[in-house]
Amino acid sequence: MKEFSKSYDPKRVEDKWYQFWIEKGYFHADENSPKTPFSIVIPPPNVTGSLHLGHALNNTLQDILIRWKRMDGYNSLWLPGTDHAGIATQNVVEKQLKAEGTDRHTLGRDAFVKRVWQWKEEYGGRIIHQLKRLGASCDWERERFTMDEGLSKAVREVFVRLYEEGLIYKGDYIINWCPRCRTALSDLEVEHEETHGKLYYIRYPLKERKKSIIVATTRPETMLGDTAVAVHPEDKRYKGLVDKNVLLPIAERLIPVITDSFVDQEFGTGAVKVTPAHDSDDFEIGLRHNLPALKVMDEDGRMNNEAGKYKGQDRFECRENLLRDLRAGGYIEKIEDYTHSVGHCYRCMTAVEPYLSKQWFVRMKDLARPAIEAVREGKIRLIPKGWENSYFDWMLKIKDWCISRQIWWGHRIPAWHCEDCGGITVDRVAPVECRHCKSNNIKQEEDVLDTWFSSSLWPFSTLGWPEDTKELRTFYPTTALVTSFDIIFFWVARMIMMGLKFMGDVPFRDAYIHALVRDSEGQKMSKSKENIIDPLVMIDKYGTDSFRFTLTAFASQGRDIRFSEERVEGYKHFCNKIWNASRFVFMNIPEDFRPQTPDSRLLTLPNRWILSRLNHVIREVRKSLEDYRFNETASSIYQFIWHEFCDWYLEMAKPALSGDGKEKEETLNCLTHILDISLRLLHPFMPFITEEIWQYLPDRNSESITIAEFPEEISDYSNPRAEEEMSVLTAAIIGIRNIRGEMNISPSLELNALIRTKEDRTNEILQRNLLYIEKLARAHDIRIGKDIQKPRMSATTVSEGMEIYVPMEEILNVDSERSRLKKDLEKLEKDMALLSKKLTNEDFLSKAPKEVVNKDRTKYSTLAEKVKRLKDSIEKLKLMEKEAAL
RNA sequence: GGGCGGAUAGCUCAGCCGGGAGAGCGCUGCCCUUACAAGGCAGAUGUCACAGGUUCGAUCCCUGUUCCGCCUACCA
Repeated sequence: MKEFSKSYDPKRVEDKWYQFWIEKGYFHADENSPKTPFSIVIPPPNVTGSLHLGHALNNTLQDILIRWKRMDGYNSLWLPGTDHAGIATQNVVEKQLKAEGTDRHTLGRDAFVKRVWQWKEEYGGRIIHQLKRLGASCDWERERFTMDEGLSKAVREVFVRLYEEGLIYKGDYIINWCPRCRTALSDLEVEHEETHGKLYYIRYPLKERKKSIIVATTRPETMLGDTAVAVHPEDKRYKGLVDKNVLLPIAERLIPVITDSFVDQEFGTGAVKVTPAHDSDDFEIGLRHNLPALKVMDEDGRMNNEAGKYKGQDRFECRENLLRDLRAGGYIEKIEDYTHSVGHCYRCMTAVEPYLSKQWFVRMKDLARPAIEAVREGKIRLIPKGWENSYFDWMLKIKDWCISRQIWWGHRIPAWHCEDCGGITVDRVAPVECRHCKSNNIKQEEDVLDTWFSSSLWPFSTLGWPEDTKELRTFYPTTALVTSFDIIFFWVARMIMMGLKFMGDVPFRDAYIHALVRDSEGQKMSKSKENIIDPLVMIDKYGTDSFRFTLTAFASQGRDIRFSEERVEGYKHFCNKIWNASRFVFMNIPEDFRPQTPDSRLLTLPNRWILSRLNHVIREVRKSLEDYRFNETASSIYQFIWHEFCDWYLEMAKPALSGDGKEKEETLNCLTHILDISLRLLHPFMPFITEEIWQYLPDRNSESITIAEFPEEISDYSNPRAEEEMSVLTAAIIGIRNIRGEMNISPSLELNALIRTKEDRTNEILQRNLLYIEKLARAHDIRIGKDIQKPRMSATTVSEGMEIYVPMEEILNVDSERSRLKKDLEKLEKDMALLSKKLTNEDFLSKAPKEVVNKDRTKYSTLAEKVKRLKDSIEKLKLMEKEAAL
């Protein structure tokens, strides 16, 4: 046997094998392969990002699928890459510049973009390295970046086509504006948060009379841009005021009172100030009534010229000053506490300002329709299915998508404005003249596209689109997408729309949506909360395999994950268990051993049993993987390896191994075979330890477990009879152990035991497997038979079909034996009472399915028999006590 | 405002089609039994949030309530 350390040390094996796999090119998918393709595109992490638990879960699950399918004979492609993450990346570099005492405007656009590229080359690959430590078997030769030339070409192509079809337009609308990032945001990029604010009631006096109208607002500073006050047309309170002018306080401007049925009479005073340039509802009202839109803020959230004396003040600073002035002028009617939700920029958490500006939009309705259909018709499955509802909800109410961003890092919009005629020319390559007036005086649009615009093309842009490539034809549509629910709308929905539009087919068949990883308190992890658990720390501490297995075991459908480090430690123990079980196997394999696949016929009971269980676990693993029930797979394998293979089988294999001849050879074959198959089953979950151990196996038929075959069921191995016999055998062993345990008898003390059987078959099974009982229960001189009599001074266990006596002579503590038996008896009698109630119920007997009734009847009679024998035992104890007293 | 999900052992969570309430960790007792003390064997622990309903039978299906979390919305 080769060197095999006493415990598993991940550090010594992980890098070595990852290196080996890369060198051998196992992760590379061949677009010309005749094998059935199985493809996944990675949700591209932000190039600024570093691996967090969410990534770790996401990529572990993808790796499981990919490794499984690769082993299962598919042409398995996992396409990796990163996302340029416009705002986030720009922010990072801007922060650097600030530290250097400069900014992007000083640098200029070209120099700035160059600088970001530099940053990307230097630091951008971090997360990729981290994915490798996770064991991710991505096809690194195909790594993509959303700003690659090829992907940029796809972006331009899509933009031009959508524009030409009228699905992209430019116009003045209210958008979400982040005054810190100084850019527009889409609706999705705004995070709403409940905020305790105030509702200010402000009096707007009428010009002519002494009356006034009171409006309520949460953002008083916007009143400087009011161009009307609106009331509901049927609101009797304001009948006389409609069409009159009111004097806007402070600004000293006259604005009209108008009617619009949008106004809710119940809210506030039923009168609304209308600020078309700073509120989306007001903007709509403004359009309906032809109101001017007056912007009172600049792009950085400071008040502009229109704000008069507040010019240059920050919007919140202005709010305070304005309120003071209003109060001084007697314009404040009242101020109420008010809780409402305020939008924040999802990148910098600054309060977003609804802001009128000229932006580019994608018309969504027509794109959404087929995307809804695709899911409805089952061309795409969202798993778990529950997500389909929110998908439909959002898609049915979809609004146009604001895609222009006022930043520099990103795909610059391929549109050129004519300085002469004002026309727009949109093209794939830079035009030399205006399409409308032929002027050469044209300038490219300054804005770049929303990062999610390029991400939405990811499943086909990464495969070479718009070229008609072999890769596209082979791997599109991709088979599965694995992602987290928080980007269903951002990304999943948009990929579906774009895929259908430009490829004429869905981008993926299955979208598996997994949960969010939280900390052990259920809090979302965030830097500010300082509750971040770093995956790399976990990996260093416990090894990649235990970490991956933990995530997998947690990945049940439908609930958020509360990560706990103790669990990782538990699975580290599991790794060690696997390691030592393997160590045991290798200790027993002779140097020149050539394993044979075990024959299902000639074997000992433990051998037949473990093969049957093996077959069972293979079935479970395959089934649960097909269904994306990763946690179930994890628990099946865990259960099999630890509790069936290690706890029972290895112990039972020991007698055969210490012997010689046929049984030993069979057992060696079984051991090797089970280990081999278990490792292969486990490999997608624990790639490193399985490879390390697998390489010790004699006679492997592949140079790496990565490309070994994934186990398939062997129905020959299924053996219900062996399983049943085994359950009789284990019942006897457990019975004896139970006495030992409950009577606190040291394991080093060998017991003597008698087993009284009820039936010949039980008798025969136990006789035939006597050796195992002796060995596993640490007992000797065991006598088995139908007419065994209970010895005096013995402890008893009653189990199904047998009674077990352990003679204890003077060491028997009668009191504790009696309380033991009584405790068992109580439990059984309770169960029996419940069953009896059921079985005397006419309705149950007539209406419940026959199988259920029969099952309960059998159960009842078994219980009744056990109860009877327990009572006998207790009687005998009493008798014994009496005798002793005499 | 609308919608979704959760509430099961001390902790973290499984429990797919209604018929035995489970795992891991922790806890208690006995043990270094020649693969593993990162281990073995044995053991204790539950009004399956609450109240109704459907059913022969409900942790599971229906209705309502409470608490927690999330998503979504034109709550001035």
